[in-house]
Amino acid sequence: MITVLVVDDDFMVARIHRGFVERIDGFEVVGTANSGDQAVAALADLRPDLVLLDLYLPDVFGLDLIARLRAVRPEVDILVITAAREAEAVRGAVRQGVVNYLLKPFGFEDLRTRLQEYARRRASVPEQVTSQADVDRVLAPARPHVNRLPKGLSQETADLVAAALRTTSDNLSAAECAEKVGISRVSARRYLEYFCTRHQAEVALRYGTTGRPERRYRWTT
Amino acid sequence: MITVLVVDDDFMVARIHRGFVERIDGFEVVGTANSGDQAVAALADLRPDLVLLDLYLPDVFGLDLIARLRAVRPEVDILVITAAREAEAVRGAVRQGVVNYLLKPFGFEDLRTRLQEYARRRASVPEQVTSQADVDRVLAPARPHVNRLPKGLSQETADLVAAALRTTSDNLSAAECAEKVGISRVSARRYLEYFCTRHQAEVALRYGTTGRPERRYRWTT
DNA sequence: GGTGGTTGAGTTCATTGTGGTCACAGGCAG
DNA sequence: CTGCCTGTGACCACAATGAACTCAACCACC
Repeated sequence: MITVLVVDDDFMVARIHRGFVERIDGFEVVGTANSGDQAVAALADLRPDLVLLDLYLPDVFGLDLIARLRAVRPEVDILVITAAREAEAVRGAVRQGVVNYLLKPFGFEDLRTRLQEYARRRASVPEQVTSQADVDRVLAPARPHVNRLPKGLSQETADLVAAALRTTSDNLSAAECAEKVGISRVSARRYLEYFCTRHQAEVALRYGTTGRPERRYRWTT
Repeated sequence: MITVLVVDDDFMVARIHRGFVERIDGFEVVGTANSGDQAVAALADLRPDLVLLDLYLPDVFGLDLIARLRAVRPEVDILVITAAREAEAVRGAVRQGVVNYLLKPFGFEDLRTRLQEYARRRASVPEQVTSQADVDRVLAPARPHVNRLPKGLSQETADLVAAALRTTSDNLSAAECAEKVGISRVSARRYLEYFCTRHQAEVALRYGTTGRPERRYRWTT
């Protein structure tokens, strides 16, 4: 369970955000704050994993608050939720390593996809990185527009391929997956590789056979 | 022109990094530092845009230095260059918004692609964001596939061989590595020799056995 | 000490079955 | 009809393999 602190100067908005977060599996709101000082105090007291931070607070600008929050609890993650559209605000937030920057106003689905993406990324950090590729996986942010598939891919086919992978405890080759779903090998491979870039699936090569090694896909988690 | 400060406790390594950066168009090294205190002073004095930061410094751990650097100059960007492979180091660096995390040892091309990607991202921030899509572009830029391997080698197998070599404190022969990874001796040797050309691995001949001398590989550093 | 045989690893290469690409077909919307 | 998307068959490229070959050190015998 990922614990969350909601920070927003507007009491009603904080309540709405709290309601949103509590509807998402795996997240739990442990408190709310309406000012920078309250946020620092709540952080020390409640020790949340994640802070939903509005930038416009009565006593301090949100970006300047981040350093204070980190001083109290270095391992906290920050997700900025604000109406601030200045480039300097976005750059400053990114520079301080916020996990996301969500513009107000937004809908429940916007927040949900971003929190779920954060949860997945958080869980997928290996205990020990061995190669630069591992590091890049942690650095590389997953594509935004979680629902939005790249050109050439359809949601319906993606669901079918995902379902086929999930229902297989063993792993699948592109050809096997194609036969199981009922599509061509080319299409199956395209979707499987897409899932790999999203880290929803992982691939391992099977050696030993003569000929080129076989890519075998497995659904993660 | 992007101004750079190079920070590494090893004087020679700092010099090598300086040479690398100066060979890249659009970048200019304005100074080097060999400790945390020197880095803070140089940052205040030289006001660079970017710091190449080693994490292992004599007076302070690099991640703890970042906050001090930001206190002096909030708009500075950090690119971590280190041999630190602990997950906590990578996560801590990402949490503080480093622009990249490059594992030692690395080649000139590795640094060049990453710096150029940084320069491109830096230049492409719009003055004013209007939609969430603009924000997402800043947060999640498309990460180009770097580290192009020569023909006949695959990234997945290269990772496996590198991992096998690194997890062996002792050194390995081609045959031993092949068995450990699960590939043929011929393939193992091909990857091992590739790592040697990249200076990511080094080879020593072992005599004394009957037959032709054996090439034993060891991961550098 | 020279010399040829033995040994085991380095090296080359044709083979192989999958990976990846390309241009096109069918469908849907404007 | 035109343009755009999505899936497909066909074709070539490609990575790994094992067998055959070469090579460098060792060893025994003369």
